[in-house]
Amino acid sequence: MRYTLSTDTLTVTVTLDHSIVKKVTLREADQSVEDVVESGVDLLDEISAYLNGGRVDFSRYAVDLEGLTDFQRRVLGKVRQIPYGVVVTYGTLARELQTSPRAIGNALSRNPAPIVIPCHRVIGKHGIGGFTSGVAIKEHLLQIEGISIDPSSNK
DNA sequence: GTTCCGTATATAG
DNA sequence: CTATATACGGAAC
Repeated sequence: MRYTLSTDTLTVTVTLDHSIVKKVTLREADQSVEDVVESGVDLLDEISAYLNGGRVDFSRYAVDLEGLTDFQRRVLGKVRQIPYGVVVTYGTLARELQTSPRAIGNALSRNPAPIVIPCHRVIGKHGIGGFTSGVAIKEHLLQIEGISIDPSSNK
């Protein structure tokens, strides 16, 4: 089943297969439509709470990692352990997993479920780093968690 | 501040 | 297998 949820700045689409999270996509909200949140689905309610500033932990939700490599799963698994409001750098994760910072970014770009797997908490040593659905959204998510990135954002 | 390599992983040819 | 592309980092200008 597919659900959509919007705030004033962000639109989130979640695809569920029973209780397994298949996919989460993010886009900047088109000011035209405000979708009504269909309640009764735990994950949607929690995402909604999260977007409104709630300190939500999504690590209990199962995400379908079918089609991803073992390496990508290891990286995403590590990212799921990053607590709310905390950021780590690509380089730090790379050291922990005995790989290179670029390989970390590479793996994160395949994250099928942003927010649920909080890849926005991984940033560069010098700047905010990248984000598949747009760095602006990454910034927004971090801001929700009370994190502001240094003005020195290199690209 | 820039530019240029080294690095690990993924993908295309 | 070789070449190319990265959501990086660090060294060198």
